[in-house]
Amino acid sequence: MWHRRSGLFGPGTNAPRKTAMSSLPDPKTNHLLAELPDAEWRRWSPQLEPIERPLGQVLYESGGALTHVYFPSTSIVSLLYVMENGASAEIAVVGCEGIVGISLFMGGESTPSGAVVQSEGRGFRLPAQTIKEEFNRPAVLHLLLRYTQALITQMAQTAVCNRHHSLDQQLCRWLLLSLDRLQGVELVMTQELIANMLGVRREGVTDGALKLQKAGLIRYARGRIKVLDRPGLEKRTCECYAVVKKEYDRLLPEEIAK
Amino acid sequence: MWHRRSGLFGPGTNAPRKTAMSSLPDPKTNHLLAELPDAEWRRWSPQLEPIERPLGQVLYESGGALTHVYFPSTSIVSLLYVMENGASAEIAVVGCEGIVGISLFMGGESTPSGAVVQSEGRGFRLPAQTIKEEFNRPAVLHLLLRYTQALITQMAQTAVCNRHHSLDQQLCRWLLLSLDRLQGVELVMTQELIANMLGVRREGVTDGALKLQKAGLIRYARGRIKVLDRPGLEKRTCECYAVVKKEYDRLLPEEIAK
DNA sequence: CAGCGTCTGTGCGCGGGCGCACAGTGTGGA
DNA sequence: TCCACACTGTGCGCCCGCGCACAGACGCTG
Repeated sequence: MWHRRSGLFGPGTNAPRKTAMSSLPDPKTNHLLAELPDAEWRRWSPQLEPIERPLGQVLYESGGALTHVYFPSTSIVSLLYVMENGASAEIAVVGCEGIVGISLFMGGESTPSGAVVQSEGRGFRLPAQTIKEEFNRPAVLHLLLRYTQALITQMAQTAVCNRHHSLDQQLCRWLLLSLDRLQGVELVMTQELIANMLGVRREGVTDGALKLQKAGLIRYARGRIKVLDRPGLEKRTCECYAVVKKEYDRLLPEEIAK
Repeated sequence: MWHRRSGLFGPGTNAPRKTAMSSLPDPKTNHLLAELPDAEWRRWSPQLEPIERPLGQVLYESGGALTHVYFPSTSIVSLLYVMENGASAEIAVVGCEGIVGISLFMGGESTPSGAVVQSEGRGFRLPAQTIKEEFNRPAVLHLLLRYTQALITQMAQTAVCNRHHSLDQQLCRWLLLSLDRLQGVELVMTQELIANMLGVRREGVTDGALKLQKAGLIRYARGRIKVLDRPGLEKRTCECYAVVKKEYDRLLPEEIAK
C-alpha cells in the first residue's frame, strides 16, 4: 500500500537543474502545435512561452487552479493521482503529441489528479485565458477535443491494464508509451520513479527490467534506459499498448489540419 | 485471466424482457436533460425518443459507429472494455446523471470500449446528427464538456482503484456509484455480472458481498441487492468513491443552467 | 583517490486473488 | 408439482506482488 519510501520527487522539485538544456526547440515539435492551422498559429506564436522543465517539477497539483496549459516538446509529463497514504498511480502520460491542462477548456478548471514532469526537457506554455478564448474557434476546439478523446482512451486502457495484466507486461507498455512521447530510444528515469508511476514496488520493476535486459531488449544503468529491440518489447507487452497507439494514430493523424 | 465462464450477457441480449416497464418517465429525470436551457429543451424535446433498455443490451460495440446518444433515466449503462481473451473490465458507469456516446461530440465517432446496459430501465435517445449540430451551441457544449470531465475523473479513479484497493473496497465503491446513478436503494444484478464489471472472479464478489451482508450493510438474494446502511458502505469503501462523487457534484451541480 | 550516496540486485515470508471443483437452494416453466 | 437451471456458498492449491532487510556497484564530490 505504501510504495514510496523516499519522497515522490524529492529533490529538485523546483530548482532548475544544471543539465545542459540545448537551445530552443521548434514549437512545432509538439504535434498539436504543428497541426494548428496557419491563422491560429500566427495568433498563438507570439504568446507561446518556452520553458525548461526539470525532473519532478509539479505543473499542477491535485485540485489546484491552472494558470497555463503546457505543450511538451522534449519532455514528458505524467498525470498522476496521489492517494491519502502517499501511494501513487499514473493516470496517463503526455509528451510531444499532446497538451497538459485539458480541464481549462473542458470547463472544470482543475482535476483531482496532478501533473508532474517525468522526463526533463523543454516545452511551451500558453496562459489559461488565451487557451479559453482560442477554444471558441472551431478548428482549435475540434483539434483539442480529438486529442482529449485519445487521452481518455489512454486512461481507460490504464484502468484495464491495472486490472488484468502482469507487472512485466505493464512495464513494457509503459516503456513503449513513454518512448513514443519522447521520440527517442533512451529514457532517463530510475526504476524507483518508474515504480511510482506504475504504482508498484521498486523491486518489482527491477525484476521486470532484469528480464528485459537478459532477453536483450533493453540495456540500462543508473537511471538511463536504452531500448535495443523495440519489436521485441511490443511482442512482450499486452494488447493495451496497441489499443492506445492505434487510437492516437486514428484521432491525431500527422498533418490533420493542412 | 478468464473471468467469464458463461457469456458476458448471455440471454436476452436483444429480446425485450417482459418485466413490467412502467409508464414513460419524464425525460427530465435525466439530469443533463433537466439542466438544459429552455431554448435547447424546446428544440430537443420533439426529437427525444423514449426507449426501453433490457439487461445486457449492447448500445454500442468496441470500435463501432454510433447512431445515437443515450440519456438514461431509470437504467444504468457500463462502459467496458472486453479483452481479446474475453475478460472484461468496466471503465465507467453512466446513469441518470449523464449521457452515453460522448465520442460523437468529441469527434472520434467511436471508442475502443463498448457500452452495455447493466440495469434495465428506460432512457431517451437523440440521433447522432442532432447532437453534433446541437454541440455547436455554447450552452450545450459547455454542459456536455463539464459532464465529460466528470466522466474522465471517474475513469482515472477507476484506474487508481484497480491498482491499489482491495476487492472488498472496490465492491463498495461500485455499489455506491451504481446506486447514485439509479437513485434508489435496490439493484437488480447478479454477483456474476458484478464480477464481470469489476473484472474479478464471481467467487470474490460472493465473499465480499457475504461480509457486507453479515455486517448488516446490505441484503441480497438471487440477483437483487438492497442497501440497508449506506453510511456503513461509505465507511468501508476507499477514497475513490468520495473523489468521484465530489467531482460530479462540483462539475454538475443541480440546476446549473437556470 | 577516498568516501558517500544513489541505484540496482536478491532473499524470504506473507496474503490476496485466481482457477477449479462441487454443493446447496430458490424460482420459474413445462 | 416437479424438474431444470440460475444463483450463491465453500474448500484448496497456486502464484504474483508486497513488505522488509540488506548487499554490491557505480559515480560524483571533495
